Amino acid sequence: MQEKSPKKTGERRTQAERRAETRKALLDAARALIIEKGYAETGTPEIVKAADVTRGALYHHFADKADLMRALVHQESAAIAAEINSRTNTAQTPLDAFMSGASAYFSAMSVAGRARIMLLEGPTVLGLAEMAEIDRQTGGATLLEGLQHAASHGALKDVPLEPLADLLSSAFDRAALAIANGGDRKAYETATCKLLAGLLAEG
Amino acid sequence: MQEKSPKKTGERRTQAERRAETRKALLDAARALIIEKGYAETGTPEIVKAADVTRGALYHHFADKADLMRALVHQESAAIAAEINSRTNTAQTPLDAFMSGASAYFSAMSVAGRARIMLLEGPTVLGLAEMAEIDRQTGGATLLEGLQHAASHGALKDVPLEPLADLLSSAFDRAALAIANGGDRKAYETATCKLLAGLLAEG
DNA sequence: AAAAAGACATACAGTCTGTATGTAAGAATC
DNA sequence: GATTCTTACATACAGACTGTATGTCTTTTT
Repeated sequence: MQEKSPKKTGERRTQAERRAETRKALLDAARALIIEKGYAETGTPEIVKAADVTRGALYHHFADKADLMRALVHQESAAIAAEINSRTNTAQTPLDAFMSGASAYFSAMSVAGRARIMLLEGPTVLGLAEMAEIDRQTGGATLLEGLQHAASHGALKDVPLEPLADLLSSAFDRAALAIANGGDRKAYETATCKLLAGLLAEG
Repeated sequence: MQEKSPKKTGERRTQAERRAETRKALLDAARALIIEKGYAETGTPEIVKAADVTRGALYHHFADKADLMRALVHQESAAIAAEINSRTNTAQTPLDAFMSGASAYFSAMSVAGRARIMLLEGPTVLGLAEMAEIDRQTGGATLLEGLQHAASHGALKDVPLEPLADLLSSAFDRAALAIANGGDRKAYETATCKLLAGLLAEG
């Protein structure tokens, strides 16, 4: 009746299965712990213990601790994009289109510790540049496209769109973070709407 | 011809002097290193070596590494506030007032690695809540006051001002960070202006 | 069935943080 | 103006963590 601490579940698994399972276990454990205590305060010994594997497995699957975080951010970003895209956006006015997108974003960002991962820990560990790149790969520059579309219809004359998209993106992130942290969603949506309405109003 | 590594400068100093000097040496060294490599990548051994003191001194002056960062952020925040306040803001229209404030903020944030300290490393180490608190203590809620003033003159009906100020603050920070990182200042100022103009336009 | 490859587990070296303890230099007290 | 006290450090140490190197066992290939 001896026991080996790590894994003894269903024998006879294919390599792909083993791989996928431990990878998922690591990502799940890391996600929960990082959401709870933050990246820096979560050690790899703690992660592998929660995942019921050893640090060897972790360093077999990921180059280092930051690389695990990278995988986590990718996973989360994809989930967010999927969630937003699933919402059929029957766009009416440009403002409505923006607001429906913003609302979807706020909803997606309200999941568990998603805001912490994507808006706090992620940028810290990976840097703003890489986060932006991941965003570009996964979700896309929907916001910028929206602005370009609006601009092509006359509005936003002589306003540099990339910087504007940057500012709006930051504002959305802030709102999402506030809402996820218990802020008044209605109030932040109203403020967001006001911000956008002002932009899209006159020529 | 023997030498003692740490300090052998001007003997006969008062305690207050010693204290102030080592404190400043530590803050200066930490500032330079954190700006260059980031908080997490800068170890206390490296900091004290650059400051030409020992780790004992560091832990005598600061509770821990984060507390050193806290002091650094306080110092930087005060410097920023001083710089902004020194600019006599002869406010004309509300929009002009906001824009002159924004411009002053962008300028202040363009100093050396200030943006990194205040907008990236600071929030990471101390958290958004404490950063906001420090901001409140040092600079103040100028933005919110501006909005309240504008609201009292008719504009911004039925818009929750705290959330709006939050969003704008985030956008300003993003702009400041972009500018500090070599972004096109004119473009970001134009975008900022457009954002504000839309808000303050109609009732 | 044997060999190769993949997926881990174990052991180790280096570094860092925070604390505990020791010492020397101003400041206070008499 | 000598002693006592306090401040400002320096040194030594314990615990923890990261990344790597090496060993082992299970699939997969041949």
